[in-house]
Amino acid sequence: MSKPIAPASPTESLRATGARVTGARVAILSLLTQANRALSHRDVEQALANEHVDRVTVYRVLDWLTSEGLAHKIADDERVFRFSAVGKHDDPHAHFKCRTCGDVFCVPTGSTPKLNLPAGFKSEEVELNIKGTCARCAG
Amino acid sequence: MSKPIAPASPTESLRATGARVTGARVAILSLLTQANRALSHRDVEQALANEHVDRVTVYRVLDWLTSEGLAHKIADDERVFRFSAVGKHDDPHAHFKCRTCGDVFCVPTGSTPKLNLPAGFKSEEVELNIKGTCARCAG
DNA sequence: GATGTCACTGCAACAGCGTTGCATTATCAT
DNA sequence: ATGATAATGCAACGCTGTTGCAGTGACATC
Repeated sequence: MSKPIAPASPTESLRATGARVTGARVAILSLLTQANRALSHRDVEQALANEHVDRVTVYRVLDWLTSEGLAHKIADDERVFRFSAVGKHDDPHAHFKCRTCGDVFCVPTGSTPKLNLPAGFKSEEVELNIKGTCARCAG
Repeated sequence: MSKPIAPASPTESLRATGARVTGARVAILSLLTQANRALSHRDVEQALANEHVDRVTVYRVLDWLTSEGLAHKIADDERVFRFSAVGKHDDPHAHFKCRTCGDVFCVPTGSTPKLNLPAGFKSEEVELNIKGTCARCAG
């Protein structure tokens, strides 16, 4: 009964990296997977307040998840990094930042725009950031 | 001999705001206008090292220029803000960040991409960030 | 050109996010 | 069960950006 289509659970994803599966890593990756928005370090720290996870460990796990390709690290315009689990966001997507509540959501994008870069410039990654008002704050 | 087509000089632009035209403001706006890339606070501070301009003044002038519409403030993924003079960049443009040297350039974009936002989300501004290698670092 | 007002500057101290070093702990292979 | 070592916790630090307040300099007025 293999499940090739089902998304990997956090623990399975961690196991697949070959590194150690620790409580902090499971907790943080689970959190990112369940969240419907990109979480800041502070968000994660508060959510894990009951689990005695050190600030520094949160930073290290988030960066490690990013380096393993299990999370995306995006820069906010509040000088904060935000993280979202990958997997459900494999498709090209943009980041929507609500100017009222500050939350960042991932939204799918149809196509990436054409670019006319100056000679010699090589594009490796294109990031689309939208700013506006989210449904909750608008409604 | 009016010059309606010529771009306003930094001093003229400052004068037009109605606020005081100070040495720091002229120096910083001139710097931004001449630069071919977006400058960080540190860039500005170093360039003005001989002029005895305080760190805090640089921050305040940069933010003030932004609020007056004379400069754009963009968030970098190094937890730094970068500023570029507006005027030559009135057209819609994207920001190209070189992963090697870290410099940020403004590049023109043909059209903004179509977006299918979730219900209730209102877009107010779209920002396009490209990451890659700049001409100097590639060559 | 002199004078007064208040916007702007400089200085100092602070705040927040993220990083580094090192001793300790806990995961996993054996 | 045991040992190697990856990962954690703790403490101290660094950097970007902010705030409060006293002093100065730009500009309007005379």
